[in-house]
Amino acid sequence: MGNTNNHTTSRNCFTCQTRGQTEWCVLSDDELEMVNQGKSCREYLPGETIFHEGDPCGGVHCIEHGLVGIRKMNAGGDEILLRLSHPGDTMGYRSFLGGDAHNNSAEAMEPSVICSIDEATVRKLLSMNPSLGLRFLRHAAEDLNAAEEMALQSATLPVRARFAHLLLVLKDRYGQDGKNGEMTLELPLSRQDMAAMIGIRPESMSRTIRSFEESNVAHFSGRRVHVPNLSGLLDELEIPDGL
Amino acid sequence: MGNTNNHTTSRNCFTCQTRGQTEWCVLSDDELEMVNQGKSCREYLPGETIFHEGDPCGGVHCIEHGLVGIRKMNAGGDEILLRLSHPGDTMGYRSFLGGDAHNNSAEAMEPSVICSIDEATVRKLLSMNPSLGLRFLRHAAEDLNAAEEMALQSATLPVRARFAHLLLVLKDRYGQDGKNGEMTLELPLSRQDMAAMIGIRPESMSRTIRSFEESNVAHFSGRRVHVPNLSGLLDELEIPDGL
DNA sequence: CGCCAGGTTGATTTCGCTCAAGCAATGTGG
DNA sequence: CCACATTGCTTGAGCGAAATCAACCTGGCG
Repeated sequence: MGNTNNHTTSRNCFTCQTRGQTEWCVLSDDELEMVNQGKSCREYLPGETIFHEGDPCGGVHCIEHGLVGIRKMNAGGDEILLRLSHPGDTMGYRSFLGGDAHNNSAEAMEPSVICSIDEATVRKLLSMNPSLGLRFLRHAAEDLNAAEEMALQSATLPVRARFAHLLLVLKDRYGQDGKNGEMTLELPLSRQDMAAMIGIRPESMSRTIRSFEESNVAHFSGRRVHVPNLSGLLDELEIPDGL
Repeated sequence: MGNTNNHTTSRNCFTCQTRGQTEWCVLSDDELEMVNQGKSCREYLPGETIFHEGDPCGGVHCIEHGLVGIRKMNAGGDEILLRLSHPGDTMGYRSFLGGDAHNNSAEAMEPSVICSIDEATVRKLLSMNPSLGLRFLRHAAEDLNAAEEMALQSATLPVRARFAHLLLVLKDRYGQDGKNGEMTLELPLSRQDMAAMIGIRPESMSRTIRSFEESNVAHFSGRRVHVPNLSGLLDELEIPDGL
């Protein structure tokens, strides 16, 4: 693989698997070549940090392969997992554009390859091709929607419902539908990370899982989840007061 | 004032008080004239709705004067107040860009004047002047920061701390500093709306206020708040476990 | 082998919600 | 001008969901 000590690796934007799905797909070949030249790529092992909250932000990071968790912690050391980022996603564009330090941190959840594009290159591209900015804008808008939806949920829904919702979101990417509303899911996350995603403690996660088992909503074995009937999971979303 | 039945009013972008602070300040005079022609303005009384969650989004709305609350509710009818929007702020640009229906609703909290700019005009301006898109992008980035900060807080901080934080945020715009760390604040919000901002019930808001009174952190009389010593309020932010 | 992180479980506490009542200010109709 | 509703806010009593504290179990790994 030709890795050096710090796991540097070389990649080609033109043959990148994610090429069609990223913000960068609005670039011309010439422009993409600038990215290709200006970037540097690295492999990360699970648990390795790509950037930390508070780090100066010297460019943006694009996921070529793997899975990344975006975390944020408060003064007391409590941490939540804001979202997952997948291949093709660009990270850090927000602090980059505002000229701020990173306001959250990114950690590899699986072995990942991340390409970093330096500040000068991105600035040049943004001014050359206005569509790029609009793509970032759309991305920000989607994240904002998700964040606001999340705020609403954690303020109004009980833990069971929030967890059911999380499973349904993970289903879209990691689930396998079966017959008669059955569904199987291979979780990309540890239980503590799932807890951090819905803002609860690991102990509460355990208890919620057990409670799902007992009411036959879902069955857990390691990171494998089996849902006997999707409608059972959907019912969990709408508990609050029968009205 | 020449109002018609539906409170239509006329305004001039060139003499608008907020001209220097809005996203639109990157426009040339010619471009601003397009906004000026394409907009329509209306007065709203407190409690009136500017747009509803789910409404089709036919353009963007700019606040000329007043105060607007951005609300979002879930299926169960529970509502939170996501943020306040002030003169110069543009609302609805997000759903507009995504081509979606509005994903939250906007309600006047004070008598307000709102100018609406139609879809065609905004699209034309965006393609004419790429800086406009970047301004919106920055705006979205700020909102996203705030939303993520909020998510972290409501997951990790107790109600007292969240309320203290809210008061400190409101202080920036509505507060008057006094001697020796004293501070006076004229709240722009009812108690139920403050409750909705930090995701709690009105009863809990009442109790939290009383608890602040009892521990001499702040004194409330109607919408007037007196904080004898700012450091007391700041201490509230860092409660969770003495470590 | 011992260590350790991740996970589970139990006992207990606590914070905020629910339900219910009461109060003050404001408005409305006879 | 008074009787009555309405709305925003406060207060109390009781409950319940999730946090905390603590123990223990498991599998992986040096």
